[in-house]
Order: sequence, then structure tokens, then C-alpha cells
Amino acid sequence: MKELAFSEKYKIKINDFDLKQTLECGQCFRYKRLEQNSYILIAQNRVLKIEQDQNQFTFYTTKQDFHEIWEEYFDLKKDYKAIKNSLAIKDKYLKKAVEEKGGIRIIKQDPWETLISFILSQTKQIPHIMALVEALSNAYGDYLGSFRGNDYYSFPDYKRLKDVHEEAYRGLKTGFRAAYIHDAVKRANENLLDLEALRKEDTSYIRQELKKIKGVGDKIADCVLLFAYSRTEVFPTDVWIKRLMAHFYGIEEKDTAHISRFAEEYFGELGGYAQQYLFYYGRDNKLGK
DNA sequence: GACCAGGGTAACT
DNA sequence: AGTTACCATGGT
Repeated sequence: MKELAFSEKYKIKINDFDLKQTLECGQCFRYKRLEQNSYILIAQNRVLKIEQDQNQFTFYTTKQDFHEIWEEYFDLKKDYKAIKNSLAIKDKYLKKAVEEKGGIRIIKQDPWETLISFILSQTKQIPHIMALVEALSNAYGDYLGSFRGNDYYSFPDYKRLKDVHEEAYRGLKTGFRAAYIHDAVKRANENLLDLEALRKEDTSYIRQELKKIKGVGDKIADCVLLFAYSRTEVFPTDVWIKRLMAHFYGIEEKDTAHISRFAEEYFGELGGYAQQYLFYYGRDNKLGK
């Protein structure tokens, strides 16, 4: 047992950044809220504590770690003001979404963790996804430390999962997704899937390669492209987005490919940002029923 | 007990 | 190319 002290502190002012919005908008699953504006995040094989007071942030780590790891991870160098202005002038829904959820940053997560997390996400609600990712980490990840009675484990990489049987994943209540996880692990260990090598490839090629994994279709591939590979033009289309596109823009399509084409046309290079603002705004306000 | 959840696949027209 | 049943589990 190792109690995490969080004795290091680095304070910094950041604009267009909201901790709650960035963590709870549905892009990541490994955080724990401590108090109103205080969170634990597990990422990069570390446990990070962060606090926010207005535009003043406290990262419980060294200045060096902040600049080498977390500034990039939270995409804090980018000018989101310009992005939000471009979107807000397009229509009243984007204007509202950007006004209300303008503190979202698209974080740069690990591709493997993102891939497995979104495989687990299918037909699951966000709290269930978080529970499954946590169960997988607790079972196979490295122990990182404890804080206030909670133990934290890293997300297990594909090498760590090499000899895990499909039945073991079923034991974690992953259901039919167990076979998909097993296939992804197998492909990674057989060098049929190299997520680091894919970083430099074209978006369409990455999508094509990801879809070779069982249980990975357009939506999950697009989530990996947006949340791990920073392909910010990509517009993942899920059940919420389908409903919201009908509600906002009258796009009554069942086929996600049609919605993606509309999004590509309408949002252009800012598709990924638009998707996150609209998704979180719509879901938080229960719009589109 | 029916219905749905940040989907995808296979088997149909 | 466009539907539909089904997949496993947990929550209303």
C-alpha cells in the first residue's frame, strides 16, 4: 500500500478550460471527482490530482511534469477561443453549446486505452463504461497507489493482456465485448496492429486498420481518431449525435454514414470540436429526448 | 417486464 | 444499398 501524498504543486492560469467539462464530457473514463472542482485522473501510468478555481488551476505535480506531460495531454497550448468563435457564428445551437460547454478540451489519450475503452462502450451507459474500464485496470494493471481509501491501477497494455482468456473478460461482466477485447489483444501481440506506427498515417488508413479488429466499426474507430490521434476533423456518430442532428438540423437519417457526410460538409475541419460541444450540451440538457 | 444504453455483425431482402 | 435480429449486462 502506498498512500499518494500529492505534495508537489504547480499553479497556473489557463483560459477556455474547465476541468469538470473536459473530464465529464464523455471523452475519457478514468477520473474521480473528489470535491466540486477537484478531480483525480488516471492517465499516462500516473495518478494526477487537479483543482480548479475560476481560471486558476493547481496541478499536483512538478512544473516539469506539467510542461512535459499534462500541457500536451490536455491540449492546453491550442487557441480554443478561435475555434469556438468559428463554430458559434454558424448557428444558434452551436452558439449555445459553445457558450455553455466552452471549457472542453479534446484530450490526447493513449490509443490502446482509448480503443479498448470504446470497444467496451458499445450499448453501455457512461457510468457502466467507467466501471468496466476500472475493473479491467484493477484486474490487470499496475498498482499506482492509494488515496482516501481508493486504490488506483494503470490501464493494462496489450503485452500484459497477452495470455488472458476470453472467459476472464466475461468474468468482468464485459458480455459480448469479451471476444472483441480478446481479438484486439491478439492482433496487437501478433504485430497485426501497431497503434504507435499508425500515428503518422492518413486518417482513412487508420480507420481502415482499426476496423479490422472484431467489434470495431466506424464509431469506435472515429473515437480513437479524435480522442487519441487528435484527428479533430473526425465526427463520431453515436445514438446521441443521431438524435441531436435530427433535433437541431432536421437530419432524419438512420444511416450514420449519411450523417458523417453532412457533418464533414457543414463543420469541415472543426467536426470533432463541434461533435464534443454538441454531444455534451445535448446530453447534459437531455435534448432530442 | 419492456426498453434502452457514446455499436457492430451477420443474415437477410 | 437498406433493414433487422441478436449480442450480455445493468438500470429505469
